[in-house]
Amino acid sequence: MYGAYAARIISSNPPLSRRPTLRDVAGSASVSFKTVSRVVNDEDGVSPELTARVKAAILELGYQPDDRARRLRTTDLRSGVIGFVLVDVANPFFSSILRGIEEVARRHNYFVLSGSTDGDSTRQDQLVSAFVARRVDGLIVVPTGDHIGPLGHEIARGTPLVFVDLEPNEANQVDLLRSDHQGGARLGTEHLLARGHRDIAFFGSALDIFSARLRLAGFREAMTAAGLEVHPERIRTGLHTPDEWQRIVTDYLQTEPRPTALFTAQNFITLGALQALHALGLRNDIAQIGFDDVDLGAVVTPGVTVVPQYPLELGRRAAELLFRRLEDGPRPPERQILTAAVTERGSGEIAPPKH
Amino acid sequence: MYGAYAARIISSNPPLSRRPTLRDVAGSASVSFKTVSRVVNDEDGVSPELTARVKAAILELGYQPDDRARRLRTTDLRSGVIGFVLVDVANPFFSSILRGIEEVARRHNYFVLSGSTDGDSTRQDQLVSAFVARRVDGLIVVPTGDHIGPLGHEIARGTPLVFVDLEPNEANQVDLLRSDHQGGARLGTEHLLARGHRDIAFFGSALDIFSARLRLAGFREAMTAAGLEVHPERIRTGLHTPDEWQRIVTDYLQTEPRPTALFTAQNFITLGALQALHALGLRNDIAQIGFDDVDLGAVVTPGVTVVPQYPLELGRRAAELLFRRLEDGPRPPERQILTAAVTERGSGEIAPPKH
DNA sequence: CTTCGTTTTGAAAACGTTTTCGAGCGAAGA
DNA sequence: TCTTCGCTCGAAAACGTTTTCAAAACGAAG
Repeated sequence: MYGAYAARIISSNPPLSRRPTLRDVAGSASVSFKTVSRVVNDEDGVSPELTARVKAAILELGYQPDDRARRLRTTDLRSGVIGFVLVDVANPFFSSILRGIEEVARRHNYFVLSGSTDGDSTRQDQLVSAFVARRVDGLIVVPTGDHIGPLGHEIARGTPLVFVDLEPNEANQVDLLRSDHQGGARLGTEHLLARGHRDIAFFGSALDIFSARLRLAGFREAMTAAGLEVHPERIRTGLHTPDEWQRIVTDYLQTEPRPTALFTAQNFITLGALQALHALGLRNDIAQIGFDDVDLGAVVTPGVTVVPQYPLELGRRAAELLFRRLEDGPRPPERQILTAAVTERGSGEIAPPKH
Repeated sequence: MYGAYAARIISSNPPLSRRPTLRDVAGSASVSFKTVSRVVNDEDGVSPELTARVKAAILELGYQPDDRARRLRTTDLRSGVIGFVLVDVANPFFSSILRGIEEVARRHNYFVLSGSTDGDSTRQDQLVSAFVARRVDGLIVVPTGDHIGPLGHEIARGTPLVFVDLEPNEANQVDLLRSDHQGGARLGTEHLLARGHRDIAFFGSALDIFSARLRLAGFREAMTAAGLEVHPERIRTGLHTPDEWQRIVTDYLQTEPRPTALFTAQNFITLGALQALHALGLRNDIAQIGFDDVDLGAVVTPGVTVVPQYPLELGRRAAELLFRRLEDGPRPPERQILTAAVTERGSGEIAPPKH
């Protein structure tokens, strides 16, 4: 794949010695370790002379306090870390959420531990458990399904927790922030129906994922309201990369009769389908509406009609909810559902062929 | 921005009590806390009867061990966390690296603490210090410049460390993994020169960032080799969002004489410039080559010619370097530089206008 | 030269775990 | 019956820090 080369340089292998502790510094400065602690924490009651000696020793040894021990002793001190459990950080939708969370966390002097589940609830449980074991002060979770697992304990305990993008059935006691998946999908589908489409294919994420189910429900809702039946072959779901989706959609469009429009219910799917249509030369013939915006959606021709979400804002708001709960203590849970709308750009306004 | 609504539900505010400890469980099961520790760690030497009692108490109280205390005692046990300091996680290039790192970390039962610097070396120092204070077992860093800061101590101490995307001057003792920024930029520029372009504008990231400097150097190298002078007005650099770049490029192209080709040296810049050219109706008139690939680069017309990087692979390799060092101990530092090549798609093959 | 109050310094306990060691006890061997 | 062994269990120390409290040092006042 690459023409790579590696150059090796001989080096003086560093010792990787034990990190210096308070006591080491104390020994080096010939004072008690408590005095060092005072200097480190800028407490007063240390003579200038000793202070100088200790500071020199700290610099000399490159001492850095062990935060874990610190926070272990002072129980009221929080860990300064929040956990973010998401589906896939390589998906710009989620990484933008992460970025939004990071921004808010930074203002509160917090850091973010994150991990991708790929929609696997076992993996979600592992991540949650590991984060809790490391005593994160709060969790933001994009749950994969109705499954709660070890989160149950945290909910019961009152650990600050925010669900993003989805709400497990059992957990309506928890802060929630998500887009109106069902309404958005319904609007998108109605948009196509209004242009005269009757045969629409739906490509969505794995139905383990709550939002995927809601979007499919929105699609069905609109179809049923229009008096149309949804043929099972017109629905394809699964968690794939854009390249995989391109292959899937390409194969799908080989068999007649082809649908006259596509609803691609997630950004990776939209990308894959777009590439498939482009390669097949069908972009002007088959209508397409996507859920989530995609880069360059306005630059391709025709432009990609979408139901956008605003992930950066989603992340910021989620983090704000979390920190409010972290700081103000228990409050009634809050549910924020962001309305969705169609952004017209061309691909969603293509009419079906006349027979 | 949104039509949002919030519904509030009255709930029984949970107590947020102190987390149960080994001793709490021991009390509840009427055994010594050491016995509980044995059960938790699956050590043998506990009668089935006591084991059952303890397990019941654990479940009852929802006990989860405090990993910090655990790892504090067993000094040889690592924290199980690595830190990743990057420029901007909202940029798919970096979030894909993160994903690659995550994959490898997961295989080693590790988790990733990450943070964005936005190219600010002060922020980089804060992140590094905070991560070290939390005793991450290793660091992967996309350094912002030649500045080392607190990383110096870690290098001296022999903390496992990998630089990605860039190499600070002082730190050639450290594992390094990056693309050939200068060579890639040179190739891209030569590609344009070979099509007859003589007046090429270069848009790049902030020159604080090492890779941005290298790419500019590659551009200059190619221009100089072709006997061309680079006018200062033909160079614009800075760290911006795609939208900001769109405005910048739009403004830039208003003033005559316009360049006949653009080299956009980063993915966000490529996106912004692409949108600007599209809006101005100039996509078929002005050539463009970008560094980094962009989604849909093959779907727009003309396609976007780029010098791609492979961020997922970059992340995987960086993590593998890190874990090798973490497990095998000190070794001579390794430098891997991935060669870059031009992917032709159309926009880079547009010829300059004949006078 | 005491006595006192203030300032500086250090000793011991604590946080929640693991590690080390020893106590208790029944069974096996002499 | 006594010793020895193996097994189960618990007490104490340790990890690196902060908290609490007491001791030492010192100058001022008697």
